[in-house]
Amino acid sequence: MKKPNLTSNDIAKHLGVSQSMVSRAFNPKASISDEKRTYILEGAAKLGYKPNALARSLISNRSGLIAIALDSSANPMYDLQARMLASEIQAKGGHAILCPISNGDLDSAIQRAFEYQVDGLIIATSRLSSNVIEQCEQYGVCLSFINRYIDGFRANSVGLDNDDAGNQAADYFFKKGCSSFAFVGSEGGSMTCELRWNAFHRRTLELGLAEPIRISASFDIESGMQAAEQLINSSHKVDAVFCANDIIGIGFIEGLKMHNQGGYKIIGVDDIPMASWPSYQLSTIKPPTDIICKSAVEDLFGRINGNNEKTGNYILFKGTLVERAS
Amino acid sequence: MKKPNLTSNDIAKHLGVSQSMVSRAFNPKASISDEKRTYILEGAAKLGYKPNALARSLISNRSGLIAIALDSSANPMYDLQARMLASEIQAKGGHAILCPISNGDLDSAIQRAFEYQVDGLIIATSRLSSNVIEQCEQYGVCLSFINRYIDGFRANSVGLDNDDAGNQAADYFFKKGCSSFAFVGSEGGSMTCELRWNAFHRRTLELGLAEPIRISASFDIESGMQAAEQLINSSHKVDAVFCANDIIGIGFIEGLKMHNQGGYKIIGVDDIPMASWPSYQLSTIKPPTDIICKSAVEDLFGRINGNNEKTGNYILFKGTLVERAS
DNA sequence: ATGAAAGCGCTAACAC
DNA sequence: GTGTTAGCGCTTTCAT
Repeated sequence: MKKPNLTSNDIAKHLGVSQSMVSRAFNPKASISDEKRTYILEGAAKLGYKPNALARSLISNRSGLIAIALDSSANPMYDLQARMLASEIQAKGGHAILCPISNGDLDSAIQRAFEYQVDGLIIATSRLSSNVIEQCEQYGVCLSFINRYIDGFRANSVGLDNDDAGNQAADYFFKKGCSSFAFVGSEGGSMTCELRWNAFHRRTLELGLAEPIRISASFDIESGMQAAEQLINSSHKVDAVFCANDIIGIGFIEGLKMHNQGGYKIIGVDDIPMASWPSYQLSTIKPPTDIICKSAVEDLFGRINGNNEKTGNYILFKGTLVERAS
Repeated sequence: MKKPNLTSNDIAKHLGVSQSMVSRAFNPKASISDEKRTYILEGAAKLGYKPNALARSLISNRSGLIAIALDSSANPMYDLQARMLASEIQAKGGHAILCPISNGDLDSAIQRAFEYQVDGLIIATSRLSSNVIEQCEQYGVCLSFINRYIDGFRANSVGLDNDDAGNQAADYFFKKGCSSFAFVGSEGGSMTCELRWNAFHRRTLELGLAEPIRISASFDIESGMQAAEQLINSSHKVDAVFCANDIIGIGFIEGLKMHNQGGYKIIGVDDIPMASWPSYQLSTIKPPTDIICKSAVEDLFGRINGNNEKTGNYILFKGTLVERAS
């Protein structure tokens, strides 16, 4: 069971200093002589002392805890993001509390995270009631969105520049000599998807090409396959397909294979590991996920520490087109 | 910035009761009249009060925080596990702290998690220094392994029954009329892999078949592909291949495709979503991940709450063979 | 069943 | 630079 913790008081007694000195030794910006600091730090290490972050948080009103709300989706992209966010949070001296949104109680987990005095909440899911978001305001919990966009809240949004992604896709197809474009993605619902479509659509027209067609698909393999089937069976003579993400793109390729079709230029978004697998060789727009996560955490901690107060920002990063066989 | 928190004291004053009564109202097994409890609970909710879990943890010496150490591997299996573990922990009233093991400082993140008084640590990676594990003993942090096996520590290990998996693979191949088996997996290092090989090997001999050959491969697509190439170029007339996991299995299939080869029965382990993708149709041994995670968390909380003290156990669950085209 | 009081381990404001 | 003191918000005796 739980062993009795060694406290700063114990250390102080053992080393013949006051308890505050022990506290100061562990606080880099406290005024204490170097001599004493090393003496205490070494002594504490020898005795196996570790400061109690809970007690520190209680008094300092800063827990260093950040909750990450994420979908239980099968898209590896989200997990990668969550892991990267957690790493960045740790690098900043905090810790990430993982809040997967399970079907049942949508946000009770996050409600309880608030009881742990989380300093911030990063939302990487769309399935979150605005109730939670309102509580962020109420409790003063800083809020960030990753690749999500919800207006009207004191939050910033960090993610891929979807506008640019749509443009890049159209430009790439055009450069490759394609002239009849299609877009596959969810209809309504996803703001991300809508932005990609809008830019892709606009740029296609700017290039003097015909109106691109839009095929509806949710974010899974099967939907991508169905989209391919649908396109094959239609009368459209499309030669380039922009898929809202790699999962759909891979599904689309699977659909083509199944019907022994080909001849389309295909681009996805995300550059999940599977996109590079030999069977797919899916060209894709790769978001700078490391930069996005780092930037999101930086922004969040900036607000937590009161360095920047600004909210309502979209901090966007351009993706890079990874050209593969598709 | 951080708003001043509403405390139980504030609530007490507002409602004209003592602070202890507010505390009791929130503690299901405290002695308080139903009348008062509902009165306080409703009043608190109206005022927007939430108890401070940090303060509770400080006094009760139980944080409800569980750290999950996981690799930053590209295997979707690990992320799924992490998410499921987090959900189970939440279901038990706790919270999961995500500790991805980044390349640099192997366990400094976990060291710091100890400062947050985590009640337990679930290890889902092999890249963890035993230093951390020793600290678990020292600090009285309960320890669990998921699909990992390290002896000599006060910990339990929950996961797939690798023995049974090896047997199932050999039996399945035999049933399908195959007679010359190969195994692809990492050499040394992974205990998991070793157990699967051992059982597969033993059962193959028990079936009266020839010694299975063993091809070395690390846990990534490329290694799987190389293994296929190696087998193709060798003189072995293998007709069935047991891959240590799905990633290797998919790589193996990719390798075969690349050389226009076929005719092997192939089985993987994990049943990651990609195994069912049309291009692979990889038969696989599917671990009951939900049960494994639930059981791991249950066992861990059992020890944390002092209900069961037993350690050194292997809690194993049999996988089910998912038969696909491969 | 209820209230008063002690104290969990720490930080920070205050003296010196 | 260092020691003393007062809490952070809660749970838990201990009275009543």
